[in-house]
Amino acid sequence: MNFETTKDRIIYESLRLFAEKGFDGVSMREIAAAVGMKAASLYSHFKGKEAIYTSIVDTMKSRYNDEVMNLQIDGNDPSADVKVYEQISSEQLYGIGRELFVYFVHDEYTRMYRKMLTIGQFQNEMIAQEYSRQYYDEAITYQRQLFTMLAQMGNFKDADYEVMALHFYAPIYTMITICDRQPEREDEMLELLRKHIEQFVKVYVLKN
Amino acid sequence: MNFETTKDRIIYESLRLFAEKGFDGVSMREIAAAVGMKAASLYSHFKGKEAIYTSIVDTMKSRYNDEVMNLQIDGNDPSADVKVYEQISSEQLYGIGRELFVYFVHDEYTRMYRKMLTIGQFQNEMIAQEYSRQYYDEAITYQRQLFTMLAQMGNFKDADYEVMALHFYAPIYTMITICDRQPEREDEMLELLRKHIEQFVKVYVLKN
DNA sequence: GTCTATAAGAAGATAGAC
DNA sequence: GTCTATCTTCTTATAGAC
Repeated sequence: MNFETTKDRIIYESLRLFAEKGFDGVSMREIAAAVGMKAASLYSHFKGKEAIYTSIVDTMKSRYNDEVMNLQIDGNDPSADVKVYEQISSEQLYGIGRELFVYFVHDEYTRMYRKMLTIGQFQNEMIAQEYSRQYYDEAITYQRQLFTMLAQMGNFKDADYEVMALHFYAPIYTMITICDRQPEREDEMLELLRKHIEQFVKVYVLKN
Repeated sequence: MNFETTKDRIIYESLRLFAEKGFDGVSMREIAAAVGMKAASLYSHFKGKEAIYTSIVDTMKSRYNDEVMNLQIDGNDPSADVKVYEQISSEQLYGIGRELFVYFVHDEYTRMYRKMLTIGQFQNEMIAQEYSRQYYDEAITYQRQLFTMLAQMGNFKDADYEVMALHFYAPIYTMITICDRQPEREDEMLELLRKHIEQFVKVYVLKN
């Protein structure tokens, strides 16, 4: 996120407030106060409250793509990542899982954006689809493709690789939602994450 | 839920509206209209809007306990349920999973209540704890105890049974949240549920 | 218990000075 | 671009007739 323009600061503060209180729970006066101006001035930058919300969604979509490219793993193209994990070990798979987990839980914008979508998902069809796409379909598709390729190299037991992706990702996703609700449980979840991946490897990886 | 008293009808309609629009998104006039009265009359039954919300939470807690007792499995005391699954088979484990899934997704009140907690979890510490307790801790504890007992009977491979519970439950929980957001994907999720449990059994159950 | 009427305030949004 | 002032509408909640 850039903080160069006032527009960007409005987007950031609005996201922060929407993530805590929901769209309806935040007033234009509140946003203005957080930015350090009067409510009327917001209308010089955005047509209205809904325009701010739309702008947040657009900004975060492009931000997500930028960030994902900076991770060690590509995150979008598993065929580019597969070389990294050719001789997959428990350690390495823990690497993927932990990286995924820590990024999602610690990155301020990602966390706020996910909270905002979580709150808004039942009020808006578009938000619902965006949430499922980003936090389910894309994640599962990536893992499924990665596991399929690793299996062709003879690293894994024979299995349905979509289900295998689900077995890898769903526990991690579930633990992320716990940390969103109760940040004080992060250490507990990190320990459980370690056990999860250890057991996942025992159960699915042929020899390690 | 009883519909005998006006109070109960107010609770039901409020829950229905809160689940769709969130607490702040619903006005007293809206609730009153849904019940079939004027907003002022609501104050003869509840002190205010927040009192309705509190009352919903209390009502749903007791309702959940009642409902769970009516399921084939006890749902709270795995030692009472373990006899049912002594000679666990893929079919039977599919039975637990599917029952869990269908109850959570189809039961109107459970679904509305879960949506309401989902929306409210970041605004209220109590709601956050209630959500985690009901949809994570209690579910995992139950499954862990069940798997531990089944393992002592020699049905399962050696494993960490908390992680095993997570591997069983987290995919189911994740699929439930998909159906909450996108009910049109229920068939897809039911098919995935079947595959999930099939593979879970292949991976964890010794002989079947 | 339900109604009408209304208080008291907060909401989103706009006009126009600077 | 930001401000003050204001419009209009909506909010929760109460008073008092029936």
